[in-house]
Amino acid sequence: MLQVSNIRANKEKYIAALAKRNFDAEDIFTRVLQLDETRRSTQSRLDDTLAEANQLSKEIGLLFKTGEHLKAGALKEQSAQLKEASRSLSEELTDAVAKLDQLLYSIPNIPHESVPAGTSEEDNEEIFKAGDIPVLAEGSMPHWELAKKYDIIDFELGNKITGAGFPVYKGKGARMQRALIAYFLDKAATSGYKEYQLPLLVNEASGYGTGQLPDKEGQMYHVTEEDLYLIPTAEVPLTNMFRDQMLSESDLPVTCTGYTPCFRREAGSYGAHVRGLNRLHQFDKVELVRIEKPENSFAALEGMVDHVKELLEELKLPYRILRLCGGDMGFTAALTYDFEVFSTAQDRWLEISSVSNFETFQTNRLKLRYKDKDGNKQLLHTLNGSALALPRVLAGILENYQTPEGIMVPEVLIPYTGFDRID
RNA sequence: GGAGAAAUGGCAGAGCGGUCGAAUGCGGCAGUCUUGAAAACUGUUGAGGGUCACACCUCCGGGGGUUCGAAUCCCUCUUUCUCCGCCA
Repeated sequence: MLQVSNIRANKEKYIAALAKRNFDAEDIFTRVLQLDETRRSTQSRLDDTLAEANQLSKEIGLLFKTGEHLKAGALKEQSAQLKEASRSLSEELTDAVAKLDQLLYSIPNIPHESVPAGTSEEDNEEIFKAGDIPVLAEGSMPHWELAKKYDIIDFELGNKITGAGFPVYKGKGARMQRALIAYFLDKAATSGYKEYQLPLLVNEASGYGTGQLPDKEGQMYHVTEEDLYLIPTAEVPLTNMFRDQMLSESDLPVTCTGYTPCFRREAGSYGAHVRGLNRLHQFDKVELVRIEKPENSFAALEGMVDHVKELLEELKLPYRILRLCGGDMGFTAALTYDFEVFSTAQDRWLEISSVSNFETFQTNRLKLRYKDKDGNKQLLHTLNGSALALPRVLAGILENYQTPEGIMVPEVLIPYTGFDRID
């Protein structure tokens, strides 16, 4: 959520920046500033009324003490009037605040200056590419066929137990998943991230804190009985651990990681792009979260990019990095780098990581701040990135490492799997 | 699931319906003393809104109520603790 004071100070600049997301902010900013004006003047009238009422109560108290009950009775009537006035003013105030919040919740984050304008993924900017795309032998298959051939992932079984998008990993497939999780967590630990095991259900306040609510309500599974949400990413519980916190300089930066299953409803997709592991309702992911001082956040973002690069290089997967354009970037992000692995058998790129800086967009909602050396309080920056999302990494490994003798295990994973080939 | 008790500032812990944003202790910060540190002593120390700065307003788990006036009384929700039951 943007800060009203920033909108006031940077209105024109923000309008231009939001145009890169194809978001027309002109009118909405005008209404925000008007409502904020209303909010402040109503607040100030309410404060005056309350101040008067407080004063009056003190006087009445004194009069009672000195036994002047008649005078006190007269003042009581005045007090009743003030009470009536403050009641209606506070209704006005609540109303103005609610309208203002609603508007603010509907405005996406301001894109960083390096974000290209654009309307779709076509306009994303490729900034890096590495790894050799293997030349596969005759008869190579997409991962869903490999999964069946070697009996390592069973989609039908998942259909039976739950429904589409909930695969069952079996035998070496299950072991491969566990190996990847352990490998990713170990790498995160080496890079200094503290590991957490987190709740998979979160409350409404957490959903608002990281920005999944109110705008992406349809993305999450909602447990209505308890009013809880299944997490779409570990970002939600990881970041919300720090909601309503005042950190000190020495706490920073905060770096944490966690492995969790992630749940996404993702209604309305179909076809080859959601085949196999390409798009699931439940999948595993190791997530990184950083909380940084504003002046360090973009350097930290580059550091996260380097971390993810290292993973892909060790796994020896061909990948590229995209800088997302305004139209493709998530609602809450100021700058996002997507990592994609080349799926040889499908002949397409698969997104396996998204690394973003949210600047103060989340911390404003989260009320996550720190006290700097001079004792000034300011909002921190939050960042997060997948390192990595498992299913598509697995798809990439299955497809790129397939040979007539079976699927070779990337060398770096062998200590974790205990086998070097799926056959 | 049943029965009781509780929720106050970074922590611990007082608090008669008015002078309580809240005693006291610890911790934090600044200073005195010291070659330096510790100890001791002195001062200072919650958050949000608002203002150029004051003033002023709000906040004692959340929400509602009683009252001229609520941390203090009532209702309700949540959480924690103790006892009983059940249970991986």
